[in-house]
Amino acid sequence: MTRASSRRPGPPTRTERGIPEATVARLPVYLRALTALSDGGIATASSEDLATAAGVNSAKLRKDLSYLGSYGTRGVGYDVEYLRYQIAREIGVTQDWAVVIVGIGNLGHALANYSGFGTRGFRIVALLDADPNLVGERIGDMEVRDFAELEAIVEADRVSIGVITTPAGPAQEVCDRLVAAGVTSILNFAPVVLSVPDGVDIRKVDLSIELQILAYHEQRKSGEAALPQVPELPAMNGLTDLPSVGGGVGA
Amino acid sequence: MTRASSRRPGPPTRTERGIPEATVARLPVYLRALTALSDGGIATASSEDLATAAGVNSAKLRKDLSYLGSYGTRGVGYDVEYLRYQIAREIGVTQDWAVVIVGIGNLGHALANYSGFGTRGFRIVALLDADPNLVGERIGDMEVRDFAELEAIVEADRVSIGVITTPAGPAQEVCDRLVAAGVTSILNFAPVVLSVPDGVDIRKVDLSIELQILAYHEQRKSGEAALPQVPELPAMNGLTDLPSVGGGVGA
DNA sequence: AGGAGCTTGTGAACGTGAGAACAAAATCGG
DNA sequence: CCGATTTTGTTCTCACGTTCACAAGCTCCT
Repeated sequence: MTRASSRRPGPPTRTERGIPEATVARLPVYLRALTALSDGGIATASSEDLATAAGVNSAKLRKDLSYLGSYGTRGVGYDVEYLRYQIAREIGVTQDWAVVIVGIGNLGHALANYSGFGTRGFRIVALLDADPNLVGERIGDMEVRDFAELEAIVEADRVSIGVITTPAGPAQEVCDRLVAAGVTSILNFAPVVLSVPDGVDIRKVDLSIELQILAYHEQRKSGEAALPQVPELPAMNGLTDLPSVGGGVGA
Repeated sequence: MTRASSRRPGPPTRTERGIPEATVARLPVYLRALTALSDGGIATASSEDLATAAGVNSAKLRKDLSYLGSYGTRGVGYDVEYLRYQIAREIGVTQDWAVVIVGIGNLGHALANYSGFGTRGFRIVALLDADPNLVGERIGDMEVRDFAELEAIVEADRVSIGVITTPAGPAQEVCDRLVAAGVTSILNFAPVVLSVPDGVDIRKVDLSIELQILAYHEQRKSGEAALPQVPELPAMNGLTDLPSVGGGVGA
């Protein structure tokens, strides 16, 4: 992450185009809320209205928006269409991004069928799988193509975003191929930690991790003070007689 | 969020069972890394090894683990099986959690087929949908049941976790029904902000938001200094003649 | 038995994010 | 034209999260 080239200890130097990551993650939420308001025929909204629609605190919302510029009007609020366009432009969804999906199993299928692909701004240009039995299958108006065609497709369609929906096993190899082909942003649904070179962004969506986080809190609710205090395994103190493996993972 | 009842300004009072949220979110990752090491026949691993496998900094990993207790051995490392059990217990996946999935469209289908449901610890007890055409369909070894049966199922199977895979429209209503039926943790895949009463935990997984975050960074990479500086909409300064709608969203 | 060599657990420094509070700007009514 | 009212943009403070750096503790070798 090489951002903000020259940063002297002076003032934070706003407008250095340094939008905090936490804010970036919320902009899409605001965008969706604005779209909903717009569809509902609302032309103007206050930060309070927007915050409610987006499920956040209004002070936070105002601060987030202030990173983009001064797009509101004091005493009035924000023009919904105008703000929507500004956020869309800032995120980059005013242009179209070409996307490939690799791994057409259950989840890949589901994503391929995902009509509209959420908000506009993204265009699925290819569904890829290495399994010959799948290649050629039609899904919606697309056809599953051979993973071997990846490089040609990425180059031809200027693909910069790849979605990995393979099982854990082949995910890293698929990732490497995507990166080598020129993809610089990856959305990973496979339950593994992928390693990518600098300059490539990666985000992970993991169902079972989300469930486990819920389970943790759920356990707190039901048990609370009635937790079995440290029910350690029978006799694990005898760590003494371990072959000094010294780790077999990292180098 | 009523956690940590009495917190005086003294020392942080560790072992008050207050594990930071950021740490909780990483525990499942460590759990998976440990399982992988265990399957690979590794019996002991250092924080460095684990950190590499989990894709984090080793200092962070050690601090995270320290919230659970002192489960390592200085000069040696961590016993993989032992640590795995301790984390599993802390998260709560040593017991089984009953889960219902509501909305059996593309995504619901995919999740229903998701073999093993990631790590063990979760058991899908019902697939629900309100569409009569879907009710009765078999998916794997389960059958889609009518959403109307929700309350009976939740009570009979002690369901505490609900997964919403409906379209945006009905999601809030489904959510309300789940909560009313007694579900206290919800994983939401629908692209809306759900509101729930206190005491109910909710997590959101949103494909298009993830893509938009990637797009933002992608735009920075390609354009960098060559961004079209504020191409404002034609003439949006004329905000003056707006009907003072005053917001039509929150109350 | 004692010292050398590792690795954990944690205190402290630093950076980022959240929220309260308020000054600045814009509208509206008289 | 002026004051009251509304709502933004921003400043300040506090809490949270990350990283460094090192003492404490364990093992192994001589």
